[in-house]
Amino acid sequence: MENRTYTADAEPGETVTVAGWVHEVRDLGGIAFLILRDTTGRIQVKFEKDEMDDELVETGLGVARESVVSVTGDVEEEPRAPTGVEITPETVDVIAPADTELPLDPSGKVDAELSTRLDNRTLDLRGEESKAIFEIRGETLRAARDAFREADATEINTPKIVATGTEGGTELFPITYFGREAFMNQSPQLFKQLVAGSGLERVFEIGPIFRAEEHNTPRHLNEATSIDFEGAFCDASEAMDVCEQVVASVYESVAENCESQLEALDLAAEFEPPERPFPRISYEEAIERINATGELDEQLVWGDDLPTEGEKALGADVGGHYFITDWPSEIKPFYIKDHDDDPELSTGFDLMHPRMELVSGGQREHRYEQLIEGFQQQGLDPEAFEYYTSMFKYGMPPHAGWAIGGERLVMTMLELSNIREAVLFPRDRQRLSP
RNA sequence: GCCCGGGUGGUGUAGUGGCCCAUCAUACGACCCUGUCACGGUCGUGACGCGGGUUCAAAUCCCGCCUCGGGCGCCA
Repeated sequence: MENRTYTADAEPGETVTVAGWVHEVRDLGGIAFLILRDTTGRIQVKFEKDEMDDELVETGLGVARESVVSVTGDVEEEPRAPTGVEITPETVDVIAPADTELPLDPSGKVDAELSTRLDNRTLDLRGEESKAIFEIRGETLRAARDAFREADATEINTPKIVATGTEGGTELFPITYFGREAFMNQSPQLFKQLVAGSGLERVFEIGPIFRAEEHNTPRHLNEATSIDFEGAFCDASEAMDVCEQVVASVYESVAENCESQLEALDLAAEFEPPERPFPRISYEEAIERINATGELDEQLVWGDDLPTEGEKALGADVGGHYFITDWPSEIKPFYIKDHDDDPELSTGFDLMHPRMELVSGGQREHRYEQLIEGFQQQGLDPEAFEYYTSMFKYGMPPHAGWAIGGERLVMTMLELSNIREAVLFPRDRQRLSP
């Protein structure tokens, strides 16, 4: 739109055209105000009924909330206006009228349930808080990309339509690919390994993953955004270094560049980047500390996976981000390498936020024979993964990597109660549209 | 996948067998109001998810269905 001025840029003394949504009309009798909102903020448009053209007043005050209008007029300094300036209109054009009964209230005076908000996401995103979440999400991805670049990693894109899954076919969405069975990829895991073993060495990918698990919780999605890293000649410890750096710089960038958004979410006062270095707690120490909290009815023994309740107890005990390292080999996937001096212990690690798991990673099994053995032990046919395993015959360096759940990162950072808040159009057990 | 809890005007809610031709807020409509900033005031419109059952009487109890949310498992 030509000659449009953002409301935030309207300076006293200028004649401007602003365009946006009607946030509210306040009619006080002889004087009335229309609050116009655009992506930069709001500005007040003043109507003095005795002194202005009747038709102009009628148009300006007759327009329904959330209609799109453009207003041309003089910007004046006015201490009584909310932003210190207001516009005296010469013309008001209704560009797109809105129905009077809205399915939710973007001004936030009346709450709406998440389900109602998601059904009407466009309107929902006109609200300050929802908008702020996605601006911060955007900053999160930007900051992560910068951090990866600092770590010498190249951004890659791998296929989302695949012939086989990462660990078998049970939790994959099946699709038909020109008459052949195919699946939506649950993880870029195998592909990024193949690329790490190429001349690119260090790679990252930010993209969708698809999981057909029928869970129904505030922290699971069936389509999520995975932030993946894989580095050749990296061990688990070096991979954790990169992970910590990425997570920390996301927080730092958000703190630095998203002040107003944090304000909108009422987080500005307490928001701070996590304490570093992130403690690295061995699995063995983790179960001991969980048992010591006394939160669990039954004591954990070596080899148990950590139940949700245990993760929370440990999270409360640690009080910040932390890694859990050196998991028992048997509860980590076969492609995670075991310690050379102890086959019972894997190099797998998780990065935990006090509320939930954020990352899982580890050093990979890069030795061909051991990899094939791993497939067989897992009950998988190595033949089906030949495209993957064969590359391990041609000089596959040791390598390690990890994946962050992008939505979980945003969710925990912003203290969102439901992961769906962090996705524009979430896909969950029941939601397929919008 | 197993388990639990909800569905009341456009939106968010109150309501545990008769006090409910259903509460409150907001939105919407009409009128009043010249500095609001969640503007205020008066009046008004508008709802018990669907189907069946129990009962003299059902928003309320029972059954089925639909739908939403949560816990666990599993995961990111």
